[in-house]
Amino acid sequence: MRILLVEDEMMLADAVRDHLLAAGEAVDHSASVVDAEIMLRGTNYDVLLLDLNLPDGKGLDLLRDLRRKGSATPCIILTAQDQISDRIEGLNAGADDYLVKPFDLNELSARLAAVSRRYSGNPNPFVELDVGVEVDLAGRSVLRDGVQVDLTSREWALFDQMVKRPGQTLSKRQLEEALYEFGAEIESNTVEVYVSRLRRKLGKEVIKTVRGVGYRVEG
Amino acid sequence: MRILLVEDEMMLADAVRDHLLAAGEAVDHSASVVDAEIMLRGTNYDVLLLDLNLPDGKGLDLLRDLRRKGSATPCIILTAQDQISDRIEGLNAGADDYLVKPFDLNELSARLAAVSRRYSGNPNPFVELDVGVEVDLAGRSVLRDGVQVDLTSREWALFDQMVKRPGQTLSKRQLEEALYEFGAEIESNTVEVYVSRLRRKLGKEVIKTVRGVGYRVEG
DNA sequence: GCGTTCCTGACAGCAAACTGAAAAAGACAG
DNA sequence: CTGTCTTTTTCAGTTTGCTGTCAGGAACGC
Repeated sequence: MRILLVEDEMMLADAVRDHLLAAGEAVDHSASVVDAEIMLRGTNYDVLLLDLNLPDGKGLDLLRDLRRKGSATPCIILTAQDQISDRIEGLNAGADDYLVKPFDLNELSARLAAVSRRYSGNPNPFVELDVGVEVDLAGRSVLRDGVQVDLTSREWALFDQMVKRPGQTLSKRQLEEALYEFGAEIESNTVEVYVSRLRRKLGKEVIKTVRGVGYRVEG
Repeated sequence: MRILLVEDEMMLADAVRDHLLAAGEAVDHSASVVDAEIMLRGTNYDVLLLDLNLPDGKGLDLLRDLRRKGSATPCIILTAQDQISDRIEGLNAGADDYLVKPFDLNELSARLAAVSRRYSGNPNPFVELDVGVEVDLAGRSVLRDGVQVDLTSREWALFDQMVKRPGQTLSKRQLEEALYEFGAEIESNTVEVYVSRLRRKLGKEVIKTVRGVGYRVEG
């Protein structure tokens, strides 16, 4: 398992790395956000271990950014005892779990195992729509007639929501919430535009319009 | 929406209940785990609001138990500021979201809406009429002989009303009110027209005419 | 039979949705 | 930083198809 550890306290970082290396994991280490960004660009990690309290920027922004770009890499955040709000925000920003410093190294292993299990052991990540479109929800990829189609992050955010509820009509309101942070209202026809683009990429029949309500993909 | 609130701090419980009742939700309250178990046996709730720190047992066990029995009822857990591990465990045990006490009542509403929307999907209340028609009230979808049928919003508004009261005859007056806001008089035969359209889409037998009174769908 | 109630095809008006294009914002390499 | 390329958002012109209305005919109760 490839693990990226983002942590600036060297003592802790070393301890963690040693422990994980001893357990047979591949660990890369970066001590800053910029550093981490570079490493993330170069490699596909299986898990991200992220300290939120870094010198050169919020680790949280790093995570949020990743998620916005569509990465689904599992992430465990590390925070100090007294920074509760960070922890909450972290989970909201897309973290999968967190550990409070100081933590037991065995607990770290356990959580790592849990997180990666959750991601690999998924029963049925492949959804097949009867219009020649296959979707890998976990892997974030779409095939049309067997050919891979690239979706931008917004396109995916929308499509993901709809595919997860096939046969059901989703209101524009609901779909907007998939696109933007909770309350954030948008005053134009963004959803329509993205539906239009998705249709161009995936075919007209994939997304049905339910006039006056929203959209739907068939079961 | 039927909500079960499991909370032993009376002041908080009352505040929550008042707020939700004011928002038009149906709230039941229980102050202990045993109590909650009894209520859960009797009623199908749409959302469970669960305090983890209860006098007579772990709220967590209640949740885990529910999940083990296959219930997918969305659950939001309520925890105190300093019980972080509970929160993680809660999410692992099958909770859908959490709120840290003290929380803003409006945030509670927002999360409730989000969670129930998210879940208005999977385990759906499917109504099955014995004429080859299935209706997913939450997902706004109708199947005729297994085939998805598109309804316009007016058509749905009407049908929705009738399906919710199977076997009951609804007057045209009542049905008009489903179509238009409150008193808004309409001077033509709109209801008849829509019944006609629904029959064409769903089959003649779905909606029965009760001459001089109104319409009815069979249970 | 008669009167009443209900059904249904047709249609014009209009709000909702679609879509191409362009501006704005962001990502990235040099 | 600069220029280039991609993605996101906005806007406006066009298209689509829902809606309410009406009218002629069918069904019903008596």
